[in-house]
Amino acid sequence: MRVKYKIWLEDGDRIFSDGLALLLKTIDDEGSINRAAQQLNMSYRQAWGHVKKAEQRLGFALLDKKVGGEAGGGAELTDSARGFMQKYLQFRSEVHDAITQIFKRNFT
Amino acid sequence: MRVKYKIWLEDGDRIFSDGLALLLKTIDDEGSINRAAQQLNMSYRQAWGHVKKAEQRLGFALLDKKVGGEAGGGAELTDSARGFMQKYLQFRSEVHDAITQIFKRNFT
DNA sequence: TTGCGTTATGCATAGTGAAACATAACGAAA
DNA sequence: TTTCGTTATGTTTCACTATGCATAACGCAA
Repeated sequence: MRVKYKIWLEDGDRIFSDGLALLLKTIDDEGSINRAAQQLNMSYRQAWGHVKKAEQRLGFALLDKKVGGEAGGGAELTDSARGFMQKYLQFRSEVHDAITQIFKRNFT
Repeated sequence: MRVKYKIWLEDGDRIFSDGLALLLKTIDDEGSINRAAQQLNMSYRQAWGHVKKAEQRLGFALLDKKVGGEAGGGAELTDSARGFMQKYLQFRSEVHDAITQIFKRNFT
């Protein structure tokens, strides 16, 4: 038996979660929403929708996006997004460690 | 902005969660799956299904159930269920405190 | 001007899980 | 034997979400 959980930040609606963090990181690595979606095995439609919703909720842009041009376009994280990501990942790491430890203490 | 989460125990399939804990406690208080379901605003069908699935997963009975008789029947927690509930509630309490604290530390 | 690889977005469909509906069976008491 | 309030369970309906499809627009390069 093991513990599982989903955790997210919200303010009325869901704002930020692990899936979004992974998506944003992959977009930044790939330089493109499209390639990131392929790599994560999701549709571009879905990836784009997630990012758009999150941006609306957070109230600031997560991606600098370019349409057209040499490579067709592309996207990368804004500075705000990088800052937020860092805080979120730190938070997530601490939560994961805490839950793992508490589970062990109570169920093994 | 605040943190939200769902947490549960599983072993292949989901076996125990907050909703089930509340349901079991309410059944025990009421002495009946039926009255518990009404109080929690869910259908008897749903409540009964949750309990049955959990019992299959856990491998031991959660409820002593009686069909027919003076009051029509009824249900109460088994000793095993009481023991498991206690462990689970302790676990949950510790997790809640930890997450609250970590969130505060990182986002306020 | 044509082609390419993006971002951007509406819409239609499928799939999943919850809720609702319908019955059967039980056993004490009147 | 009838009534009552349970437990027990299959089936059907519904709502919401995820997925897939189709298409427009953009801007650089050849």
